[in-house]
Amino acid sequence: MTQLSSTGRRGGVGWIGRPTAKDVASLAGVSAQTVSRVANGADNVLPETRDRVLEVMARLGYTPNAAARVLRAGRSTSLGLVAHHISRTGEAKIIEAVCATARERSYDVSLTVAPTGSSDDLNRAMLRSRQGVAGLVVLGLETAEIDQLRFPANMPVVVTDSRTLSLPTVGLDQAGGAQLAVEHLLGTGAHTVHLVAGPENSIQSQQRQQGWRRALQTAGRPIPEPLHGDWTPASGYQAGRHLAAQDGVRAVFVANDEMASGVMRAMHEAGLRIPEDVALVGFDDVSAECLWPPLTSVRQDFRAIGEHLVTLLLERLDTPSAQGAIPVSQAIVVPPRLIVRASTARR
Amino acid sequence: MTQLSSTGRRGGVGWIGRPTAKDVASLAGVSAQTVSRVANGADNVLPETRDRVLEVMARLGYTPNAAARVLRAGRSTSLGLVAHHISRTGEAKIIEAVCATARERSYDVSLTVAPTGSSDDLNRAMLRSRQGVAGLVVLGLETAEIDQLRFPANMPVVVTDSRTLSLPTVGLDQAGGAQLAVEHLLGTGAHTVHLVAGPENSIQSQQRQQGWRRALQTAGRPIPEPLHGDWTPASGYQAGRHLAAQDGVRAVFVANDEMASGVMRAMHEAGLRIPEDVALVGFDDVSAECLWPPLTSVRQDFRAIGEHLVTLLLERLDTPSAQGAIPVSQAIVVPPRLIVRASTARR
DNA sequence: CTGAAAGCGCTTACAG
DNA sequence: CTGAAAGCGCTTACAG
Repeated sequence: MTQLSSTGRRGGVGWIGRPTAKDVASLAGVSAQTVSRVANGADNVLPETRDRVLEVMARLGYTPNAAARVLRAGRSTSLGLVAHHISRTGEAKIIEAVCATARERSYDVSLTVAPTGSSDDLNRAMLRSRQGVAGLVVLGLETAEIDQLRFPANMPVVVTDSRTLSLPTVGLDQAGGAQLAVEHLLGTGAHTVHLVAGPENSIQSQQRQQGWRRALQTAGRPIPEPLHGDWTPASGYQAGRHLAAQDGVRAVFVANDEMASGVMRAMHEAGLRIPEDVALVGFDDVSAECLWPPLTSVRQDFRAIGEHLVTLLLERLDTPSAQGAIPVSQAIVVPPRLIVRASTARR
Repeated sequence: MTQLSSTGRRGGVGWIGRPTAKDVASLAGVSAQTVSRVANGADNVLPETRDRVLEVMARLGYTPNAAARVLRAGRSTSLGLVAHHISRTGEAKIIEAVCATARERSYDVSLTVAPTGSSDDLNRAMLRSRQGVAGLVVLGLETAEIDQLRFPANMPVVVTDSRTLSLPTVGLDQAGGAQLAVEHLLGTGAHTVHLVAGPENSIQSQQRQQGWRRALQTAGRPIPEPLHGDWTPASGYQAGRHLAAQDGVRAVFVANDEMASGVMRAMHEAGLRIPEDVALVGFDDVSAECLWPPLTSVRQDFRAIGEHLVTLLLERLDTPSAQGAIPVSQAIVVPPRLIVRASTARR
């Protein structure tokens, strides 16, 4: 085996067992310099030199030390991603798209979870995630109090929250999606549309509720008192039992698919037929196809949201003038799309 | 404002705009040394010195440069996480648990996605993820050809695949879970149990199929020809139409909940009642509660799997003798649990 | 096309 | 309790 670089006296415990550029250099009979050139695919290296270096690299299993590279280059090739509730499928899909897009652009993704979604939690997550990354993608601001949030300075940040006016934003037109849902339900012949909303402190829920209200107002229809769940199937079930016990409920817009599944269960148990007795529309279109009957739902293009987030962030990174603490207002709105299924057949 | 450290002539573009320990030091009238001590919570600093340094840190918004820290310390505080298909809820839940546990142990998580799950793709992902991390958690080996995989040397790796005998492993007892499901279905009075399995090349599906077969053999029942889907609701729907058209299908074990939702839809459309005509059990217990009727399913404790993965990895990291290329066989098996719901009422 | 020098920001011994 | 020196592994000018 080979003699690797000796460990210095003072600094440096050394990355025990990992070969360095120096090791490769001495074995290939070149300078560390040239090793660096080969590792980075520079074109000013003689082909035979390159081959010799590559051969030694392969033999030693050399990969450049990322920390040293980042330190020297003065900029990171990692993006920080702060998320709240990954296993909610929508967020998982955004994360997938963020990772895929980052990868295409040669960036890594460092994921930090803010379990509760509170402002404190998010601030902590941003502080951690901030370490060693070039910029930050922040999901999961849904229920955070926006004026309590401390976004890191000297670092580009993009978010999925349209309230954060001083930061670049990517998000679905929530209100527009809700309007599509309500108009479609009115089109099936219902006189009005009941609402099962999300938590009162959720900005997404508020925006969907706004869209619902506006659509009913525009059509001149009565506006029922909305019910509130917490996004879970169980809370949808509660709301559904409530609605099933009322007279004259012919159409319900449920603010996400998971609650809609609970509403459907309550309707089934009450012996109400979907869509003959009650028509239903959900939101997100993540599990709507799996339900019985298949649920009409407002589709979010999570992939597009994830792609736009990374694109927007890298744009800011590549524009030195746009860096620093200068607030930039930039918003990309992704259009919603109604996917019609059996839960809303025309009567 | 403050004069920050000047940019050197040769090396060093500098982390423009970011204050360094030196900046803090000169403003607080101490050495960079002492700043480092305060940043790391060392106890050999005079309280008043500490306070002065902390005050300047806060004023400047100082955070230590992670790359420099990692380079100097000779070890990383990041864990690499390689995943395949995040938005499948089970994997998302493991990722959440991995992040939470890593965080408790003061590690970051660097996430790399291998979109197709092929060996090539996973090898690429591991090579990328390997950069700058202390160890690797690899999910998503489900369909990879195990002998094509090139695990990084000189770095601890843990996986969720029981075939990889030379690496520490955490996983559910898949076959045991399937046996629970089959025994329960036979207990409802069915003479045999049909199977809707996953893809033929999926190791998880193979193990669940083994458990199903073994349980039927043990009970001395006939073993029907299994059907194969691709884990999606649509493929479950196809299989379900097939089964609905057959005579004598009284009980079906479906290898995941998503396919089970498709099977249920096919049964509903064929006018078959669940559980009166056909009893159903799914696997994973991720969306089973949302279905109609609520689906009996084999629950995986994803949280425990994620926790064990990180614990096992950090154990290896903290045991110098266990590092390096020495193969260690270590396996943690998480027990399955059957969650009984309305889709399998006793007849 | 190739190399010697300098330095990114931090922390580890060592000295006081 | 505090500081000056050294060096982690790499890459950026510069010189040849």
